[in-house]
Amino acid sequence: MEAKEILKVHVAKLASLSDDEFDYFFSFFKKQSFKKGQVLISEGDTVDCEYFVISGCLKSFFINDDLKMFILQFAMPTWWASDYNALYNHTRATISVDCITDVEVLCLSNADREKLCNEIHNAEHFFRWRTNKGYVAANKRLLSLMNNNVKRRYEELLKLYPELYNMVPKSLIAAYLGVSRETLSRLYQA
Amino acid sequence: MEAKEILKVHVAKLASLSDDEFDYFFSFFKKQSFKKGQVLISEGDTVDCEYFVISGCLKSFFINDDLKMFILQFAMPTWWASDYNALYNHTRATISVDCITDVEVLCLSNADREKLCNEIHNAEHFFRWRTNKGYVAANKRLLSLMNNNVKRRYEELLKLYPELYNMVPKSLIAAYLGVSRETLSRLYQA
DNA sequence: CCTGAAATGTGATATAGGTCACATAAATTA
DNA sequence: TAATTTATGTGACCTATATCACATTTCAGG
Repeated sequence: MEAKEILKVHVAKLASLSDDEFDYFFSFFKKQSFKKGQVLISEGDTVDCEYFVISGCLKSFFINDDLKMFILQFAMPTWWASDYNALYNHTRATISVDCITDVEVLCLSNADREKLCNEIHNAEHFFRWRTNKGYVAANKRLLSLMNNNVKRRYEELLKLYPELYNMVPKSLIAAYLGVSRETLSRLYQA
Repeated sequence: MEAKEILKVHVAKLASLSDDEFDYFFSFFKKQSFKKGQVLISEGDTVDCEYFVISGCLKSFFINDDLKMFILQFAMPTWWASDYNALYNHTRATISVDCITDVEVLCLSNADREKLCNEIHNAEHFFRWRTNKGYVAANKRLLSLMNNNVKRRYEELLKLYPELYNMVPKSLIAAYLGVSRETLSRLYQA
């Protein structure tokens, strides 16, 4: 399935755009390819795009003063990624985004998203529901982080994205769970 | 300032509704008052409303199998609260909402919100941006939970809502920070 | 197919925070 | 105002996870 079709199916799950509307909608997205390790957004950048993943896997992450990395999100196909704080508030990036594998994305600028939302009521509907779902997911993860121990969070993550197990180094999974790689390593042998 | 005016100012920050549009918008909200301790949403309920706080303070929280409570949100005036997972997905509540103080809210049903979003493009714009902001805030809190120790999270919370310090028992603040009340108690004497 | 780098496993030790138990203080309510 | 409940402080001890150090394995590029 090509990029346009993947986006179309994805959008259709949350909003009903006519074919013409979708063609117009799609015309604002720029297809881009990146190699494993390439950086899409780096701390301190101005951010004006968000990325819809077609193939491969991105991560969005934060590096603290001790150079420890925390992963906010793994972005698999049909997921969106950016530094949304920077994107929405026109501030510099504190979150970085890079490629865990070779990646194809559709890139949409902040200005174009707002234009689309203005011009096509159903586009705004789509983006509202996309974020609604993200909001609910973020709150679930918050609770899981407060309530569950590492083992449980690990099992939860693998249930949610089984592909990750073979796709990304365990150190990144640890950085998503918010534990050291050593602790994660000790989990699945006991 | 009365409820209608508080909501109007709040909405105007994110979307421009005409006076007529806003009157219509407002007509879907029901004003309700609750006493300290009253429960608005309780685990297992079907959820069909969200609440906009006019005065007082709500909390939304989760109780785990060990009867330990985790607070997702303190909802102060102009904040919204509900079990959004249950509300959006028409499932039973896993999150409860109750009153920390006497409270006045404006209640909006899920169906009415969707109706408003359909009929008034700017209403949909408002709700999209409301959730956008919530999403960004939730992700900030996720990072803080992974990156900062209790002391830092406590300071962060008090900077964000200084009112809380005198308004709610420390045990609730601990439940928001995700630590035991004993640990929190030990923080601000050392 | 070799070689260096990256990823992973594992022991020893340190520490933040949890849990339990009980004392004290503050705030409701009869 | 007394009685009762609720909130808070604090000691003693326990546990999950972090950190550091080093060994081993896997993998990508020349």
